[in-house]
Amino acid sequence: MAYDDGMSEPALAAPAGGRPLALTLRRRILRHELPPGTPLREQALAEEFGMSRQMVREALAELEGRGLVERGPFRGAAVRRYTLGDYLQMMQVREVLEGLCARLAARNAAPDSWLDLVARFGAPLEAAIATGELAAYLDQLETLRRRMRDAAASESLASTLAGYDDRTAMVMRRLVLVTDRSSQALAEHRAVLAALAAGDAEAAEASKRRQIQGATRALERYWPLVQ
Amino acid sequence: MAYDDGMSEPALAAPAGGRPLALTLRRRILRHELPPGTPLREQALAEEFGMSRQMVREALAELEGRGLVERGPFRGAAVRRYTLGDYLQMMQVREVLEGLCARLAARNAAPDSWLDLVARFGAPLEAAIATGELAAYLDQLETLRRRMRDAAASESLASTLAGYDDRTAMVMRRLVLVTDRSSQALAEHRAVLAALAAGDAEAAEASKRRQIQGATRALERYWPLVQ
DNA sequence: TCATACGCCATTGTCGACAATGTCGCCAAC
DNA sequence: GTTGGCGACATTGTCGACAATGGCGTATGA
Repeated sequence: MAYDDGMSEPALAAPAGGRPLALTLRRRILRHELPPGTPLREQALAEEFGMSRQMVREALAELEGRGLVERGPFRGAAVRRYTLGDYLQMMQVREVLEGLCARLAARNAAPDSWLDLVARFGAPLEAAIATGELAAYLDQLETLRRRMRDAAASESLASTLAGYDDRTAMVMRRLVLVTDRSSQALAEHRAVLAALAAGDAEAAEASKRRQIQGATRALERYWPLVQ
Repeated sequence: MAYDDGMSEPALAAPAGGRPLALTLRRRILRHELPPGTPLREQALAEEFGMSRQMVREALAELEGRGLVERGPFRGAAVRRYTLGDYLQMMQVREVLEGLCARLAARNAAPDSWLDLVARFGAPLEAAIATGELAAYLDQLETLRRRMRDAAASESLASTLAGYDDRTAMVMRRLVLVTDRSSQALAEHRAVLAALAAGDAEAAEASKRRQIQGATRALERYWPLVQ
């Protein structure tokens, strides 16, 4: 098979890190094609992707560092499984980090620069959600995230948030696909955008934190579905 | 030489991560024995520590992931050098994270459980600083950090904060050793402990953020000295 | 029938050697 | 004297083979 790839598809976040195999595995994990607990055998991956076991090993080490894979000595690697408690802790951290990101974005970027996103998150996305075009919704969400992090202009913050994205993206994505929370979430994102377009940093932070809190409550409620 | 080690010395933070060589290099970097920019040759390290180049490579990859080392293709590894702007961004993130940590610690731990630290951060440490026993001060600071993170009981938060510790520890340590800010910092830490001992989560978060802000200002002021 | 000890096999950990690449010094030409 | 090309060397990247370990099926006995 060797590489298959399909890297150009939308709605799956920033690459950021190194080895090609790590990126491919990361995408499959986030899409739930490799559910938590799935064993990742070095030899099998090496043959599938036509590379040496050593390279596979490095990719697995990278994914372990990102928290996507767990490895035990002589026990091999597997897609890491988090408990609900783990996710709640992560969301607690994400809340303050995304809040900081929103505050910095509001301070750094001109209020007018958000108007295009305000428009897109208005009627168009509402219609998309109503007709079940969730891919478009996820795509725009990704754009919003990227724009906010670029505007925040903090390499350090962006990198830390990227780590939390990696660990939470799979359940967040399933939360959108499996449950019916999109319209509620859309309203929360609109509030953030309104604050950004108004140039109100404090309101942007507060509304962003409320959005994360909403996502956290949804995760808690629908845990059996997304798990 | 092979390993030298001296691991048992105080005042140098939690190990947390894997390979022994990575821990040793990390310690030397944090102590400024390997200043930023120092090249790290694989063969030389392999011979010095009596291990294979492959193991050295993995250790360097780990340190790269932790942000302590920078590596370019065919250009080798070197101790990573951050700009003042980088550090200011990191401190901005640390501020919200440490604030969250203090708030959680105040909520989870019994107010009385901080009394021993309140006592130690009183007259004893004041005397230690006055007589220049900075090692004792750094040691107690490390204890305080560990206690707060244990009390916060968030694996995720602790792990993220550990990453920021790694990247900022060297300059923070030099800030204590090279400048004369210890007594000011001690006062800030006392305020945090007072809030914790009073069981006031909001005050703990606020005073912890003020402490980080103080450290940030000091870093900015004395940057030429610690760099 | 079930518990337990044992041995095989799949899988991971480690090493040494070879290939690829960047760097630095030297030499020649302008 | 300076600059450009070029070649040797040091350093890193990659691979295949061997060693070490854990899991699992099997056989045996109570």
